[in-house]
Amino acid sequence: MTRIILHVDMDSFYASVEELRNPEIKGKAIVTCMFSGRTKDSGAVSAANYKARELGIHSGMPIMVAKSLAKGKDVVFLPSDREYYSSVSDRIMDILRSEADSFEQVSVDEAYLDVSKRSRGSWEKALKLAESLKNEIRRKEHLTCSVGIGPNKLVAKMASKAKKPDGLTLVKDSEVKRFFEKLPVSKLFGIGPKTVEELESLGIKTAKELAEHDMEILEERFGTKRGRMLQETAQGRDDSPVEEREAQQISRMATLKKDSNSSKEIFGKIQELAKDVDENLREEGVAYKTVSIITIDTHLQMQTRSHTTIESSSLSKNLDIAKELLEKFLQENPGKMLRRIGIRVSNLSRLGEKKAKKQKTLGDFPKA
DNA sequence: CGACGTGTAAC
DNA sequence: CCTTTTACACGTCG
Repeated sequence: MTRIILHVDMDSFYASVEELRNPEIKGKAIVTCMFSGRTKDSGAVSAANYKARELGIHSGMPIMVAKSLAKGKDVVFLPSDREYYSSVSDRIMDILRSEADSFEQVSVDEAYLDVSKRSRGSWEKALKLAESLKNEIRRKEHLTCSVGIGPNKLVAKMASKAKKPDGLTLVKDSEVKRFFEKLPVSKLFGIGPKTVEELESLGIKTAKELAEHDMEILEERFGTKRGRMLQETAQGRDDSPVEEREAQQISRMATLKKDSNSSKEIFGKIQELAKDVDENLREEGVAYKTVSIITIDTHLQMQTRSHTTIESSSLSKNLDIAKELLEKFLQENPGKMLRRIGIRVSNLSRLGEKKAKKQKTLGDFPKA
């Protein structure tokens, strides 16, 4: 039963949507930014179109750095309008969902489609379907995307990255091995800088080396689960299903106008954030059991504090807990100045549904 | 086992 | 100079 999975990735989505919205900037280098509001240009780049990337501007980069790279060039800097991008995204996702046996949106600009059934196991049919989806999105939304096709989500994802923008790449199961072997481990999905360094210290540089490495050693170094994951990733193996998943947590963060350790100031911001979280909670129709605060200090060190109680959907309770956590944190960290603050609810459950929990048996309790 | 805090990664 | 949001694994503690 070999599956056929598509991964669809919109090309520099934020920047492309902005370009469509304002014909004046068509054809220019475009950079969308998350302005933090502390100084005029503090914040980070959320997206850059290909024209801007040619100048070395990339997402995640401080806006100041991007602006210095853009000096003397015609580059348009715009604030990110995530609500608007999200509304465009919804229309695109509807198109994709309608052509899939099962569907999974992974972010505002990415989705997986399982098309095994409607392609009847034919790579040729899947390719035709992908082309028609690309055409429909181009016709209806005037946007391009890159699509990868493979026997699982991992391969589809790697394939969509192989050619962009406006790419279409098919890697059938018989081609997976060759496609993965040549890649450096840093290009593999789920392997970031830290893991690359760890692997390097084991003498592993390519996916082929990782795929063939002794499992014992990987498990010893990375833990059982992660060790296995790493090797499977290097082999292009993945049996995770394409399915919409329930949210596990809802959080909001913000940068303070000024570094602060004043409970009053910080809690003011928490109140704004909690209100937003609460709206989201209601939209989703879920309740929470755990409330966390997330702090980021002047040295960009992150810490969390959390508390679990009985299921609740109350905003005021959320705030009461958050306040407690904040006071406790400030007492435990006298003098620590915070740069950013966040709130998170987790341990979510659908309102009006009982969670099917695994029953504990007597044997699970420690003997007296 | 559940709760809590941290680290890694991706978008 | 340094955003935002989510997921998951792991170690520790009770």
